[in-house]
Amino acid sequence: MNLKAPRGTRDILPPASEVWNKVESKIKEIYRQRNFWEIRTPLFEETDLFVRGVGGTTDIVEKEMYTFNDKGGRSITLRPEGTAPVVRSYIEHKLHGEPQPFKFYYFGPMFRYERPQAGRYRQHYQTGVEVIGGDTPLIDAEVISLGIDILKEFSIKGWVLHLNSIGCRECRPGYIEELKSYFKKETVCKECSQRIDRNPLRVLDCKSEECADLKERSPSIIDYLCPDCSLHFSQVQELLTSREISFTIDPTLVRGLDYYSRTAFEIKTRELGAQDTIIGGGRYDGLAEILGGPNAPGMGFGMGLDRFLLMLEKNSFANYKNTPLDIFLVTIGDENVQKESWKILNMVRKAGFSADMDLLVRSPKNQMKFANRIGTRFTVIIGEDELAKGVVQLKDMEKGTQNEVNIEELISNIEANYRGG
RNA sequence: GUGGGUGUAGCUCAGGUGGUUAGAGCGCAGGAUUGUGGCUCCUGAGGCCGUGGGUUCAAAUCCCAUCACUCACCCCA
Repeated sequence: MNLKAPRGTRDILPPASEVWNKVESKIKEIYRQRNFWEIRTPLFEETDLFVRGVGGTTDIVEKEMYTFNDKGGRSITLRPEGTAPVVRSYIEHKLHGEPQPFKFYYFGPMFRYERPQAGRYRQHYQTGVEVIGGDTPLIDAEVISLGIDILKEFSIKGWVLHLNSIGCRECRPGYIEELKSYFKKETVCKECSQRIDRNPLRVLDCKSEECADLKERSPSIIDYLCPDCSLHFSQVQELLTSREISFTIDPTLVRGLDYYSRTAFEIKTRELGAQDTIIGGGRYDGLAEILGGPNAPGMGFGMGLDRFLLMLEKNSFANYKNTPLDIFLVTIGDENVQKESWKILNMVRKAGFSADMDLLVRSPKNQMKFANRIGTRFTVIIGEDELAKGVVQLKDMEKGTQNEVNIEELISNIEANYRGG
């Protein structure tokens, strides 16, 4: 076979897909309990949405987008992230006319053309939230604590919350000027020397040793925040502290997307190798206007489900076993037996049990073997002799015991067996 | 986009310095037990040895290229 899933994509097969389902529904419960509502946006958008919304000098836009022309000549891009589409939708449907703020959540795949590695895929799955239509510190704290609640809900340990404020339109330009002139006086690595003009905040993100020392002594954004941003930032911290959420202030945390303002945060873990950010997000007060909408400040996060699932494995939460089948019907006989068994199958399914029967007309021995292999609690053995008497054999696969029961009493017998343990 | 490691059966892996029909364990299918699972024994199916080219009388094995997987950088979820 030479057909394979494309590079950086993968299939999620049965026992694992069951874990995904459980994880997703548990997260949904947490969202709903906090009055967040689901939004589903298209998997692809007009390319311009991301160029304007995410920022033309970001890595995502410069080299990671799946962009193509459709048959009508439109430039289309598979969504690389979730925030810009949600804000686009908010503007398009004039949701600022609804009671504010609007609290969204979403689940779904994102697409980025990158070299795959541990915890990084070209199609990866994210869940996230966006609170649009408010800029209070309460909203920031609500969003950040929600992310932490999810980790706690799944008993995940070993994470650290990194927190920063990158200012606003008023105070950031001044800081960026300071930063530029500081770095221009020093020797930086060759990548950073290009970054200084194009996207100076990114120099703070540099991990090379040449720049490490410079970063230590570089001017900190926190010292340049305007009074409003400074107050906002300290209020967010107070709210988090009041919920006993610990964090580290990280002035080098700038995040890759242009639309962020004020609060930026990431939740990292030590257990995932190099790709250690499991939740990342922040505030984006100017984004709606950049996209041609009203002034609608927002705050949100994205969480990498692939990485989250990897963490669950490390924390041995994910139990990769198939849930056992309640009932498997073993048929012994001709078409008539199969037809009657088919009816009994429907009966036990309607009673609420998970049930299946032999579909290959195998020997009784091999049917039993199959039932045992897939994990079955009870088998119901149906042969011509039994049908003639209106009974079936009910076998408990754990205890190995077997009883003859009337077909009419089969359901109540199984129920009694479950109750009796 | 850059660098390292790895590609043999469904899975995990053997196959010294090239040498006939490429092996094992597990799994899968069937049987021993003509209507009963787990243990045991027997049998069977399943491989373009990632792909393409080269060296050679001869390549899973040596060389080159390419693709994929993997780890890391960049960056992010």
